[in-house]
Amino acid sequence: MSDEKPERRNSQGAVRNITDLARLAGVSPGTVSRALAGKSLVNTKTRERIENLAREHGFRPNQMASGLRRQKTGVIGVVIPLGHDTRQQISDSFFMTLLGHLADELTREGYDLMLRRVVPDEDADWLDRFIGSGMIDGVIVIGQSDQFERIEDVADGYRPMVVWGNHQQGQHHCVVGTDNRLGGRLATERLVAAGARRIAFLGDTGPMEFAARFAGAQDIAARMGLPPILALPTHLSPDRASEEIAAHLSQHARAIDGIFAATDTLAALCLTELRDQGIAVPDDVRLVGFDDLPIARQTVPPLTTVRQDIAAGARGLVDILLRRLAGESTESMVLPPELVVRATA
Amino acid sequence: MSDEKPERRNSQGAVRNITDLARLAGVSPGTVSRALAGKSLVNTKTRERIENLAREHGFRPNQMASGLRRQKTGVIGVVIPLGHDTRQQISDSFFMTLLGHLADELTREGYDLMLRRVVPDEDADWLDRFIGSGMIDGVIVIGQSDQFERIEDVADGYRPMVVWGNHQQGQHHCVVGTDNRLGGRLATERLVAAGARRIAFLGDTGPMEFAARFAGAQDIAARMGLPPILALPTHLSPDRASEEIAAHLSQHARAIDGIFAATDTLAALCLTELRDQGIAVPDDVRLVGFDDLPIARQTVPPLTTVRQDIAAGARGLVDILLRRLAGESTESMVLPPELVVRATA
DNA sequence: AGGAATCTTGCAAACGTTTGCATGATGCGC
DNA sequence: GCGCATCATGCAAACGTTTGCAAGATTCCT
Repeated sequence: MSDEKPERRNSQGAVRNITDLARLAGVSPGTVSRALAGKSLVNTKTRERIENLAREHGFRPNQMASGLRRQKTGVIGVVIPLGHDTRQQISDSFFMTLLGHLADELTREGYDLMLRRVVPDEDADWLDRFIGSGMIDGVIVIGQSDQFERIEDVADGYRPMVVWGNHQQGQHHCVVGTDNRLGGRLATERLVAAGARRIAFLGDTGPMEFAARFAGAQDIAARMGLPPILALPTHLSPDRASEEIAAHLSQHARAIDGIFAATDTLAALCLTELRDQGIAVPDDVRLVGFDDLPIARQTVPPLTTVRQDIAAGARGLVDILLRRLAGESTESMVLPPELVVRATA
Repeated sequence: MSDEKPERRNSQGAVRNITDLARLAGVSPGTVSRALAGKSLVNTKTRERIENLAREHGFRPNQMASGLRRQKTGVIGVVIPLGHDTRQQISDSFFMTLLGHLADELTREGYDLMLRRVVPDEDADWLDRFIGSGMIDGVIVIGQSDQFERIEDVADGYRPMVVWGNHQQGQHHCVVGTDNRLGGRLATERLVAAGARRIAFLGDTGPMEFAARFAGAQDIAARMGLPPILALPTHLSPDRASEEIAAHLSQHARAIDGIFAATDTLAALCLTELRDQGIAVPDDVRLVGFDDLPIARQTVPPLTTVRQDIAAGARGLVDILLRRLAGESTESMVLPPELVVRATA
């Protein structure tokens, strides 16, 4: 009888709230609240009695009520706007890894993470709605997608927001992200150093991050007096991308000798297509990716790429968000990309 | 003046709650609540007036308060216990893809998703704590890890819980997952059909799912009268796994002619190591993976593997959870694995 | 026109915490 | 043993919604 599981014990005499517990302990609800919150103003013996009772009955204060009263929830919202490419973005390795690190960092700081995917085209109100829900103390937006304007609109009126993405001169919202343009330059310089002269950019140039990478490539082409970079747009979902890449290659393969892929994922797909079409890498065509995902190490030949420091990014996002939550004003943070030379260029 | 952004307008005369809005509309808070909730008992004109006012001031009812009063939050908790292998599991492609689909399904059903990673070794109380927080209406546990007992303990006292994992005869908690043992059999049968006789299992056999895959392999070995399956344990994090695989291979490579990897990720790493050590696949050694992640299509040669239907799994998890939330009692759901033959076996 | 049925709205009590203020109890110095 | 500081606790009012109940307003039927 006495060694029953605590959860079972209170099947009828359940202790549902702080008041029940207070009655059991013979004190007032206020005291229980203070005891459980670890406030110093409560007598040590009383505190212990209450704590034991709470443990014994498996009682935990209701976070909703607490949140309501204290006007803070202990939850940070993480939202992934799925812009152009409705589908699939979330399973993109890069975002997922970032999400994992965010979860770690937030947990470490004592926050919970509320995840929301939104399709802005179907729900123009996505950001306000999330913020206004009263469920979250702050929000991290993963990827500006094509929602730069909307985010910018909100930024002035709502401080605890940080965005992963590309930094642009004079923008109002606080952003953490890699210097994509510099990354694009590094990638392209490498292609050139490896002997490429007629270079293509593989990927959609719509999203800001990609646009910046593309611009970086153009910088180098211009500086070196090379022919202009050829843009080969693709979608991000693997199945469609594969076809599109195949089409691009059969049309342009003989006209180019270097490819800068917007993403390692695309680069890996491209590598497969190149092999299928009998094009030698890096001899016929040089290839550089972006992100340095785990897959970059495992392609054959291993992929030369531009590394983004995802862990540092996550740390930066959380760190800045907490500082803003504390009322500080903060600068955007741009992380340096790093060229990782392997075997494709 | 009149076309200012709604969010700006109320810098001083802000409407923070339903009562403010009620005052503006000249009605009682109750009516506003009903109007915004879309209840039928409010006059159409009044409702429109209130809705316009709300839109105009960018007002949204506080979800915390609503949740507190209605005793439901509209949030489903998703928890990933990091068992044996503290690190990295979350960036595992499989879990992440599952998470993405879960986010989709839950959104479609009008629920939000609260994500929590826990390390059970450091926090024995992880599940009760999440459930007792009062922040979530139900919980989905992704992966039993080594926490089978703890989950089982909770299952009887807390109905709205569904677990992704392996089904075991007579267990109390409701689970959705692939028939791992059958999957193991399919994989091993294929290895045998491709000419393997001395087969190894690559991966930790601790976690239940993996143990079941291993058991499936043993089933076939026994049935066919082959030598017993050799277990080659590894960790899951790519860096450590690589070393361990290399070590295993240099020790055992000549004694085996078939490898069943617990995961495509491991299989891909293994493929790289095999190549490095000059072992031909599938001629010297046949290899089969598990999951059918995108990477399986991109290895060289493409990976033969056992497919898990992740989307169906996510749908099943959410569907069952909602049914339990509605008070139905539900059966576990085991999904059939499917052998996908490519080029490594 | 009178009465019943139907709509619409307001009132006020919850939901479970937290916390400023006040009060009672205890200990201290003299 | 008295006054004063310190400590520990209780009281009750918030936080912002929802909702059963009741009452007022309108419509409809005969």
